[in-house]
Amino acid sequence: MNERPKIKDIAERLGVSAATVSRALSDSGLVAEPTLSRIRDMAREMNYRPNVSARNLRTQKAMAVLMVVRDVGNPFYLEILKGVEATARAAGYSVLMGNTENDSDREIEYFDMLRDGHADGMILMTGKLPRREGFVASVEGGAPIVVALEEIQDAAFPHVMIDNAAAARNAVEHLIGLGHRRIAHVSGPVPEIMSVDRRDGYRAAMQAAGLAIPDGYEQRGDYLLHTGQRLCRALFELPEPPTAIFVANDEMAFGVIHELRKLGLDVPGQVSVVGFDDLFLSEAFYPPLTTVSQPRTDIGRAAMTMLLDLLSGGATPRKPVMLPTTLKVRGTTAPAPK
Amino acid sequence: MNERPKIKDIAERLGVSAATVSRALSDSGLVAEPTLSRIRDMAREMNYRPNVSARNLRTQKAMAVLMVVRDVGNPFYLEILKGVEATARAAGYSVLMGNTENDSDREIEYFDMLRDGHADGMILMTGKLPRREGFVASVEGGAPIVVALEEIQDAAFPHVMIDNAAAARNAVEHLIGLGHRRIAHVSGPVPEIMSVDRRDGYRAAMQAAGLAIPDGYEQRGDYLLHTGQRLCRALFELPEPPTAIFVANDEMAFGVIHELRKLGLDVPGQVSVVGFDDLFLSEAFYPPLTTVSQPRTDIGRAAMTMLLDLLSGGATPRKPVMLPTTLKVRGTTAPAPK
DNA sequence: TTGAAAGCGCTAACAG
DNA sequence: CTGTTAGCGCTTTCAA
Repeated sequence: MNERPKIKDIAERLGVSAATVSRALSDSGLVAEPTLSRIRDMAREMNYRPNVSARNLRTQKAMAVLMVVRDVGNPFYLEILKGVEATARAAGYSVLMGNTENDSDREIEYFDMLRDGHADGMILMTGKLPRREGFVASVEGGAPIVVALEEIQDAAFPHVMIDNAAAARNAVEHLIGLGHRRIAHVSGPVPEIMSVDRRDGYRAAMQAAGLAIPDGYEQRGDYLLHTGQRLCRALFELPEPPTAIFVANDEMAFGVIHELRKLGLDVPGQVSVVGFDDLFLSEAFYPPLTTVSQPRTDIGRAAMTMLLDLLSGGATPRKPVMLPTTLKVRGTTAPAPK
Repeated sequence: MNERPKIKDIAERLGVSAATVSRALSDSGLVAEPTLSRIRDMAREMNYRPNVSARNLRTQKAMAVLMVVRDVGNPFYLEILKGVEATARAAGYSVLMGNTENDSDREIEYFDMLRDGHADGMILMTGKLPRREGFVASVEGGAPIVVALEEIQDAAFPHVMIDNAAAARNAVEHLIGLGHRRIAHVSGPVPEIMSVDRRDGYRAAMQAAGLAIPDGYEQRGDYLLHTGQRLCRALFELPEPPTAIFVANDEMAFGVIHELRKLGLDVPGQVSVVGFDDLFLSEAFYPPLTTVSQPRTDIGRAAMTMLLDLLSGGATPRKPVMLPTTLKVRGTTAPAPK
């Protein structure tokens, strides 16, 4: 472990040149058979590992990509990571995880990692570019960046996402179909695009059904559990509380349901709830959560595939790639009470 | 973005040597004032970032550590990561995440990343060393590795962990204190040490209270949700089913409770359940889960602190560092039914 | 306090 | 097919 052998050590022991060893070890097909095997055997025997810094410096590549999210703590991203990772590994890339927590300094930091050679490309899932003068312009020229999940307006990056508005609308229509008329919405942090899209889907469904959205029926959240609790309370302090709530993500939906229970309201008997994300726990939750399911692994796979394309000089798709969602109808939605 | 300036570019523009620029940029205190500021300003203006490969090659360090876990998908690790990351960042290190999925090849792969210079040290949370001849021996000589959460026997690495046996025993004693006598256990993947420890805690509590453990009362699981469901069913096909279940982790406990509900059994009216981990959802779960809470962030912080110690040539603590746990009594435990 | 020069370990021309 | 040579961008002696 301590004596990391170098290419030169192998070369000397075998009486060949360092270049030959390098070639033998990289499957270049340029080394003849007696030597080839001897080198490989010796490398194995000496437990040789190429020094990545040296290699990266020489080749000007890191064979790594960066996946940047708002909050690693959100289990939602993990399935995406799996898709990204599987695809990356298959192409010889490793994946670094970046966590911004919405902190602008950290966002910049990860962009810097691209410039300093830590990674060759980036999958951005934060929904925004760091705020720094001339940043967008400086980056846009063709930096190997793919935006996933969220959308960055006015930026010419390839996007892979779902149709948030359509999925939200579909979820609300399900509620309407059950006879609900007083339907409230707990949103994400509007005006971020993803949150806006989901809210717009809610509005579109309501409007199409000729339903009014009373004051206070749209509560602005932040995707966190306890915020769901708080906003639920606010909703039930209204003069005319809703009989159904469309919540912008599952985590807040859990909070909403938790609070409903505290208020002595039965789900779905008195209040129906629909979430968004379909976390791995959503089905085991009680009652099992009705929610919008996203093809997470596919999103990861698609994003990484696009990034590999960019890295090998491929062209940028002009239009966002849209992946399909499914509404999983489970136990938190029921016909509206009379 | 495209023209990554190098130290030489700055040097030329300013008419100084590359060495001086390097020194100025590294706070070495070896550059005099007029030059110092000029260099720094110019670096900022040119948006300069040092190339990490070159620097790492030269300094023989990566300023990165590797945190290797069984399953990134488990939200449990994320809080630990936060502790690790905060401590690492403060010391100028970045954290890479490794995910083994119990795959021996991947385990080896991450050890290799240490040898090839990807990272300077490693926090291992997989509970085992890769199986390869002479591996333990080759690694032990003082590789900068800290083992957290789990324990690796016969390996002289620093350990930071909780007292699983004591925590488990405490949890079961809570059940016994509520009057339960027929207490079953859904374990982790015995014979892995952590699982064994928790099981032994269960056994110790039972024995100390003079309670028998009937055949079939110990079900071997794997920490996964659906396994909790399956094993719960098995438990209730026994001639004398339990009135309480101590489950080795929260995720399986969710599965157990989900299944109990399907079987028409009331929690905690007819059956009490205790979990282990205290996931962020455990409190919002219904009923709120009684469980053992681990100081996750502290574990991460402690592990990283130890690793930094090792990396700066510090000594290895001889004894495992044990962090305290708390039993959170919530809504899934109640007095035993008559 | 600054500059010149060497070299970290590797790969890629270019010759042979 | 193999060896020689140069150089990736940086830090660090050693001299001045």
